[in-house]
Amino acid sequence: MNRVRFAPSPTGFLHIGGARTYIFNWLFARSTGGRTVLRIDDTDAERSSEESLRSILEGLAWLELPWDERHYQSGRKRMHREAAAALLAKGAAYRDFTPQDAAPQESSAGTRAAWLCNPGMRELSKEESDRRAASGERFVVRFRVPRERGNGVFFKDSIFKKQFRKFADIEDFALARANGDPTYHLASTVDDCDLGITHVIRGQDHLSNTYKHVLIFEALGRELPRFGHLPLLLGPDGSKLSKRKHGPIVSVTTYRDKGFLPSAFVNYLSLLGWSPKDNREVLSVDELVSLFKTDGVLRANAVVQFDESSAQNWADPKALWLNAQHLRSMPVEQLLPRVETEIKRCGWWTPEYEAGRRDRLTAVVDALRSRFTLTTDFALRGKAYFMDAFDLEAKAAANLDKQGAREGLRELGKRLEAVDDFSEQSVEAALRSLAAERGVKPGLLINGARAALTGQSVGPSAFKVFTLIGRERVLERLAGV
RNA sequence: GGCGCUAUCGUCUAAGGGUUAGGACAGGGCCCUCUCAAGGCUCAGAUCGGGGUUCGAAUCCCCGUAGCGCUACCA
Repeated sequence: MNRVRFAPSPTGFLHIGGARTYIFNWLFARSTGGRTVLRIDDTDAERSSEESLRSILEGLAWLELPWDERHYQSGRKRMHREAAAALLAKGAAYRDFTPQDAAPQESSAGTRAAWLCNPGMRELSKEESDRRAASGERFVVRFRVPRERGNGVFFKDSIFKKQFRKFADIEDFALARANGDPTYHLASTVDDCDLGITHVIRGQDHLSNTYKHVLIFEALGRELPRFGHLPLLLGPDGSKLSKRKHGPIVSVTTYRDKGFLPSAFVNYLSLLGWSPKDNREVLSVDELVSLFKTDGVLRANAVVQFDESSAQNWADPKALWLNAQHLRSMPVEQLLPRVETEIKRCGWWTPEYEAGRRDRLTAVVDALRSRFTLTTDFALRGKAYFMDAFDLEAKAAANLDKQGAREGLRELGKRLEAVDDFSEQSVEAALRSLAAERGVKPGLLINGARAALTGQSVGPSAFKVFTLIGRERVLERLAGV
């Protein structure tokens, strides 16, 4: 059975690039009947924080793509230390006693050659190395890249295909720090082995680290997982997406808080570097699972478009569009609880919604969603449908101020009091006949009614609005015009 | 500096030796219409540059250029 892992380090919030990596892993696992392992790579105690961890877990949970197992790397340190010791004993690694702040070797002719190792350390005899270690001298453990034999490292990447690197281009990287803690390279490979990871799917920034990992796997005598490296996400300026440079737009929780639907967000991210190749764009999670293939993943980086100075395009316009698509096409009963959360947050939730009025709420959501983009729009633009107090917009006020509008609406209210069935049809009939009697355009009353009923000049069909607001409130609002 | 990776409309992408280089978002226009959306139709918009190979190249090869990544006792 396939086992994939997503291994964030809790040194910042969940980044959308990280979310995409998680999504691709999850999609791959689901589509092949495999399992998803969440591994918190918290080996760097200094940079890890509780807050980051919470943000990552929250962001991941919001995606609604559940993981199957969770592990913390910090709890596995003993295993990492043992692996480092084993590699040392085998001679696959050596102690480097060079002080941490030692100046790097300078070039002679102004051209800096690639650093491979610190002078003298690789050649230290076992006896001397042991003696200096026993005497308490500090050291890091470095991998002894086998440059004297063979020519290099080879591996096959499921996305970037055949990869080869000469030993002469791989430096003796550290496996353990002076304090004994494992480095990322060691901890990651040891855990991938121990957790039985079959497929390592991660960002392309790890492509050149993979040679090192292959070396460790081999030195440990373990079988290699399959590797797949994803192209990176870039900001509109073409540089790698980062918190420092691009701000909160790279945080997953921003999208959650601004009213994105998880399914739409997943849909958007899955289309960055991958496509189903049949021109389909709006895809549910289930459809993504059945369509996803790693060998269809692109190798070129993708730009995430956004404009932080624009209220309209604060996120990628395509992401916004996808959200609107999901908003209108998802089953309304799945949308309801999300809207409920929004209006509760505004304090607009009243017991009448719990009691028999849920049908009206459903009707309201259904009528409004085709003109909304985000779930937060229900709170931002739907107040009159939920509350008796609401604002009158300038354009709506202008519609009411038109000659004959107010009197017409008051009269309409009186007539509606008398109709037997309060429906779109009966309201329309009453309004049109009144308009005809008075010799005014129906539009005067129609647009006036929308203004009186919702405070807005835009919205669903005015006749629909009457039934959405409900007879009782319609009569009040018309009378008070 | 060294070592890699990448390059199709503004953006996301399809075509992987033969297509008028397709679709989506964003933009323009039209239709629909009680408003706003939605929806339908439509216009504009791309193969980084230069050399090869080939009857034929966006596609294969080479050289440039640009971007990105790695080059830590970060991950």
